[in-house]
Amino acid sequence: MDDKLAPPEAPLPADAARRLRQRAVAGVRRALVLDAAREAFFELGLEGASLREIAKRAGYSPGALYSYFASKEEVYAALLGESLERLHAQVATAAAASPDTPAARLHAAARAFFDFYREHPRDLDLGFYLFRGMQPRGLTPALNEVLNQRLRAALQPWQQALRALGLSEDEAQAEVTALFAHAAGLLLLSHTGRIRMFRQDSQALFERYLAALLRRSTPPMENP
Amino acid sequence: MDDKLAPPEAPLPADAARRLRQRAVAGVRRALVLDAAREAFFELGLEGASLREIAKRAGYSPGALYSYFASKEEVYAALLGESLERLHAQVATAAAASPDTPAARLHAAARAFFDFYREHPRDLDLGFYLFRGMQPRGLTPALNEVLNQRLRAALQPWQQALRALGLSEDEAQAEVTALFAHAAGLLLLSHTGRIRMFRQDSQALFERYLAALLRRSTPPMENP
Amino acid sequence: MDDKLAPPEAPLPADAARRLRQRAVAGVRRALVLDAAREAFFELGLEGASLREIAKRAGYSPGALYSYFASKEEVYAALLGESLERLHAQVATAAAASPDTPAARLHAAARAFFDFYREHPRDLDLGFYLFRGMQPRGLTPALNEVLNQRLRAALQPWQQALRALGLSEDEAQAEVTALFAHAAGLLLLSHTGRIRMFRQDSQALFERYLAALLRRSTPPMENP
Amino acid sequence: MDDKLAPPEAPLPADAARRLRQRAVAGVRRALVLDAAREAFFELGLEGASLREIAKRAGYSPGALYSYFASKEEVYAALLGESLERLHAQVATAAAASPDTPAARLHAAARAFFDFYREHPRDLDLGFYLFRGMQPRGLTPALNEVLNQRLRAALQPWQQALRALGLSEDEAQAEVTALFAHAAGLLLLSHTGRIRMFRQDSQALFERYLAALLRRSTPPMENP
DNA sequence: CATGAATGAGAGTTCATTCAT
DNA sequence: GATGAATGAACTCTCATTCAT
Repeated sequence: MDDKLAPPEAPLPADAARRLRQRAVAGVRRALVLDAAREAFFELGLEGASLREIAKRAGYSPGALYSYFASKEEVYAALLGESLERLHAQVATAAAASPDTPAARLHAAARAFFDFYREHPRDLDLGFYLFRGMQPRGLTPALNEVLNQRLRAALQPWQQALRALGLSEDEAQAEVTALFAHAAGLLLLSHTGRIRMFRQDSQALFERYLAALLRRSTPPMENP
Repeated sequence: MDDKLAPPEAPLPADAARRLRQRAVAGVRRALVLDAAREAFFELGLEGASLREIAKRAGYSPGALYSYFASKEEVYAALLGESLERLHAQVATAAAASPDTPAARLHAAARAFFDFYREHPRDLDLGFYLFRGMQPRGLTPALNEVLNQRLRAALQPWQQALRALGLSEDEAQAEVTALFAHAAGLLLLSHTGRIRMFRQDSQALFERYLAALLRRSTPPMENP
Repeated sequence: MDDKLAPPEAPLPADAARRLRQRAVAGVRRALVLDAAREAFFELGLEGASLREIAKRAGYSPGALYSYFASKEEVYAALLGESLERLHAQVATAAAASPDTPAARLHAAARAFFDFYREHPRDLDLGFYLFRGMQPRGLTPALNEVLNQRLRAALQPWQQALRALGLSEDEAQAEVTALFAHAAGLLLLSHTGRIRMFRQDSQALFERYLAALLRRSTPPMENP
Repeated sequence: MDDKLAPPEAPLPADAARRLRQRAVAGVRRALVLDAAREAFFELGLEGASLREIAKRAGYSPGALYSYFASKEEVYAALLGESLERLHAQVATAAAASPDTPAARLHAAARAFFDFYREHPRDLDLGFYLFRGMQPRGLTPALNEVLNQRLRAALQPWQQALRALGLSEDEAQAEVTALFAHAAGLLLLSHTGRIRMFRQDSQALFERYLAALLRRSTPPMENP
């Protein structure tokens, strides 16, 4: 009963512990806000997910969010960072699940990437937001680097598979970039429905590109 | 009896002339508004180019713009339509200037497309606006069709060159779509500076893709 | 053929004739505008019937209406005047069609009034507009007097029937006013659906009031 | 273990007190906004009392009002609700102050109603606004019901007096409705000055109607 | 008489952000 | 840490009316 009044006389270590605890609590609540933000954003899109809306869903008042995020852009950046983590997980899992040959691993990892965004169009919106709209205030160089790291990590399985196929570091890097651009372009076309104008199917086209890439990259020594 | 109510001497020519003149004036002023809109948009981006800002730059009161455009979206649609026309012109000119072989024509037309957007990043923004942000109110099905037609026209040289190279209609269509997606993805990466993260050059990658496409599409008859 | 060029050399009488003709033409066109205004107003209500809308329906440009009416309010006033004329016609017709007894005539005229507004709620809106919203600019004293005259004319049959029933001028005037107020109140309740809250029927209540009025006003001489 | 995350000493009272205080403050400020709205509305009428004007008079920026009211219509609804409360109070007081006979109570309650609106013409405007102009967005079914309840409450004394006079529930309801309509019609005529055209006095006419109603409703026991 | 572009004021509403409490 | 009222600027759009042509 009296331990409720105890804190004052505790020495410095206790203070440090409290600070740690508080930081943990803050992290949890920050995560709660992010959950609300993702929910709002997935439901209402980037335009509809206002700070007010996010705060309401998180059970906070608008002003309270500024304890956890410096701006709305920062909320989106955090959302995006976490989206890239999920992307990374999905790609890594797919690559790990198909360890037979480098070619198979590349194929699996690339499809995992493509399917992630095809199945979660809102994550694609977030990705495009990173690439385009984010304001200087929201996307600091440091934050930019973090997001780049995450994306790099998600694409790492591609790079490794291509190296395993015998490509040089530079060649692999070029192919990764081209594959990434091709996927992004197709997803853009598909997500906006504009691909209908071409009467094409984005998945089939992606498979085509992948097949051509594998053909190019696989050493044709093994047949005689 | 009824000729007493009939309009007097030769009114049609004068009337028609006046109407023509007025229509011309209206066209000019509409173009002036569009100039102001493009200027505002190029300077401030899509978010900053408000109706007020556009009106101010055009020397009008906000309400006056509604004599020329029914909504802000319509302004953007007009801007975009005109951007696609410039694209079309650049691509068609390039294709016409290199009539030697289908392969050369494809190469020229593809580079013209890529360069247009690389050199005019704001037009790329407009293009992405077409693909993404436009609201249902602004992008009516009819308008959508018009814009699609413009884009189709701009890509027509690609299609024709690929047909001339011997591809079937369907194969050509698939390659056009893939090429378009690849270009879009690379431009996106380049425009947002994200390509630096890959330490790649978008133009070089585009050339690579084009070369592979030409290799694939050119009949290998010339080997003895 | 040459008479198309004739007008210039005509003397003053011809000038006067032209002025007359022009006035007639103006009257016709004014009526056309009024038709458009009524149509717009009946379709869209008082809020929706903007000057632009009226002009469009009349086949004119907005500015042209100011050749015929000094303001939007004046358009409404004209509309209202004409509505009162229709009311007058309906009431007079009903009274004339039932010439048997003064009581029957009063009954018929009162019902005609009530039914006119019950069946044409937009005319009721116009009437309330006269009574309430009209701005000083639109409702000049002169115009006010004209509208009053029209209303008076429409209520004349009531007055006459009540006089025929033996009421003095003053008594008749009081009963007319009360009857008018009662009808207006019931129509208001009915038109706005507010009468549902009372679970009453406006027509039945009006008949009740009329019956009581007739009972009060009919000399009870006929009992032996 | 879990008490480490539990809130410290006796937070509830302080928290609750603060919340109570804040709610009270909010209520006061809402009332201030309402005062400004009423003032603006009484001075400028329904058209002139814009949100901006109300905000200015309340010493707020336009957006601030949306902390207290969800829309302009909601402001008017609140104004109207409060007007009906004042009406109710005036009618109830008058009825209570004359408890002698049911007839006297009816008379007092009816006059109180009539006088309320005669003396406060702007409240009449508000009442008509309820009856007519309110937009679907502002007048939700729930709000409509609340306002109906208020009006019903204000008319309750009439109903009770009529029942006490021996009328059935249905008869009383019909008479209440008719009396209400009659009063509304006379007030309309009077408020708009239109009654001058009839050279009548609205109060006298109302008394006449009331007298007739009482005559009709009072049991004629006094004949021997 | 008629045009229709233009005005200029103003409408209601939304927003990210701030800050006293 | 949290509140939530308040800001202030912005938003698109509508309107009756005017006036040079």
